[in-house]
Amino acid sequence: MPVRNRDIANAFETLADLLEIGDANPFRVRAYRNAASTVRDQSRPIRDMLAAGEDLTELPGIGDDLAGQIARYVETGHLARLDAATDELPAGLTALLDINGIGPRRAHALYEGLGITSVDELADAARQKRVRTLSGFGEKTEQRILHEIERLVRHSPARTLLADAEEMAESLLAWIRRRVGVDQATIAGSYRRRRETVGDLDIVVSASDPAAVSRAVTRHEDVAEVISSGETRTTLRLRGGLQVDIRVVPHGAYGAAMHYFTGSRDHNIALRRRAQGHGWKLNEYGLFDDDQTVAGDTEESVYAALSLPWIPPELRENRGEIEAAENDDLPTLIDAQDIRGNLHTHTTATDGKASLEEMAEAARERGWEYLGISDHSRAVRVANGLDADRLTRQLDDIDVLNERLDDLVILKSCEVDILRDGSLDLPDTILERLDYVIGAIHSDLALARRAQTQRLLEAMAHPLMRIIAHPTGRLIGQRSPIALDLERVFEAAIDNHIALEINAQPKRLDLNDQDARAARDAGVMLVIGTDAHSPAQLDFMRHGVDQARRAWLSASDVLNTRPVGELRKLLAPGRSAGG
DNA sequence: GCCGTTTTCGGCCCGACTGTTTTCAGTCG
Ligand SMILES: Nc1nc2c(ncn2[C@H]2C[C@H](O)[C@@H](COP(=O)(O)OP(=O)(O)OP(=O)(O)O)O2)c(=O)[nH]1
Ligand SMILES: [Mg+2]
Ligand SMILES: [Mg+2]
Ligand SMILES: [Zn+2]
Repeated sequence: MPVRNRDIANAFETLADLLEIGDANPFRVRAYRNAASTVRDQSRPIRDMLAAGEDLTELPGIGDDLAGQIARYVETGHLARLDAATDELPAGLTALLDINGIGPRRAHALYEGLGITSVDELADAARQKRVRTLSGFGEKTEQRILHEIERLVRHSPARTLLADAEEMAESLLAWIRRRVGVDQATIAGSYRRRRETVGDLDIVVSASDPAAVSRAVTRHEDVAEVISSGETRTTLRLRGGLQVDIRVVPHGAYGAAMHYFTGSRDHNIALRRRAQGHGWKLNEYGLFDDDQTVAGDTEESVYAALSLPWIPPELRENRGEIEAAENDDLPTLIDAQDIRGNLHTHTTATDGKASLEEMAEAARERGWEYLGISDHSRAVRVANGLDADRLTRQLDDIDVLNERLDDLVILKSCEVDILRDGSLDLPDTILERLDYVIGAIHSDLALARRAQTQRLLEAMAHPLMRIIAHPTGRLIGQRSPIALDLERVFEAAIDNHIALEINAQPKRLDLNDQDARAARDAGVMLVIGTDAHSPAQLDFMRHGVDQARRAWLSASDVLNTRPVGELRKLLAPGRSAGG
């Protein structure tokens, strides 16, 4: 099995956990975690970089030692340091860290004192009241451990899709804003950064009496459990399991608190180090020169004092945004207002829930200039995919509809299946009648990388191909991406004038943020497609825009920001290099 | 283990909440 980036990252994470349980130097532990994060953030496979003879020490947080460890891991399939660590400590110990309230020191104590190496053994020991015999552990801690283990086995620590968290988040925010004494309130954390999933909700609040508000928020009707509640922070668990952190600060600290609570953690650390460089200190209360406040009422003030422009939350992942800001090199990010239409739409002709006319009306309501209709092709039988005859009839329907419409153009397309051999599911005679062809892979998802890449490249060589929908096929939390050599896919996209989709379905978001960023950097045109199966799903567009922003994209990087005339030119046949 | 317009050695972000503690360690954000 070839070593993937996520294998390397996971191995470093596990190693860091074991080292920490073994009481290693915390900064060394941190170094392994930083390296894991760097590797995970790469769109390109590390093994491709090594094969190309590239120097891994160019990557942040990777020095000579770790570069060597990675190279040997990729070569042998074993991370020697991890093997050594599991000789010292049972690997199962790291599972204890999933229990809220158990960190490396307690895991170590449980192992040394009671020989515990698994969650089950810990539950037994707690039920037998043996945990409280250890120094540092009392009755309450023992009870909490049992409670948290129960919770852990009930719902494993899965993350929530951003779109699924929105309703709860916004209603909770509105409720908090109505509390007496609340001045401002915002949802911060990964939610504000628009990550595709959120681990919890983080809400920052300003108030003249923070302690009173911190207590008051525990009285929301959906609170299942108050995990902790102090003078300035309260942590809740809602019915349904979602956790909420609420941080309340005085007015003057709102900007600094919002910055802190928006994160990411690594962005915070990077900015705090920058503050140190000025001889200052940055925390959630402000930016300080000894006891003098330098900034803090707004985020802008904090960045400005550090000689930086305000950085959009979507970029705050410590992926080069501070350096870009410093060089005045931040992109002007695409905005929902930039979108002029949707090019990936389904109707009742296949598995959509609304007719062609209804989808067109919904597009008009959204103020769009164009709507591209792209039902499935015949190979997708469960979706009642179109054959040439049925597609022909749909094209006639579109002609009739276009006659009637004066403020919206319906474009003719089809989401044509890319078959196992890379050929297309419908004959050229019908594809030639479309404004553009979308290609998508829906079957044989398990092909090996070489074959899968070859298949996609073959389809991309078709002169009519213009968009590849959901290129990796991943479903968040459910299905891994197909194995692809994205670098070659990007090259083919450029050579053949093909746009790669950021599919805006909340569980797809495919390409993801980092791959879309790499595509753009390579010179590829992106397109944000809702893949709407109903009028309401046209509003998924904003989820696609969120990820486009996380990918550092500007409007000019995205096909469906173009006016219809320009769009038609870009989609015109004969633009393929070969044809 | 990494890294350098303060450093190639000596730093590495900074603070809240809880429980067990008799002055603070551990965990988490
Ligand atoms: N300075 C600093 N800030 C932190 C640290 N941990 C968390 N934060 C800040 C930045 C985070 O975005 C914010 C909320 O913490 P969370 O644990 O909820 O993380 P976040 O929301 O980013 O991701 P999530 O989706 O919840 O896993 O608190 C830390 O160790 N240091
Ligand atoms: Mg969070
Ligand atoms: Mg949180
Ligand atoms: Zn589709």
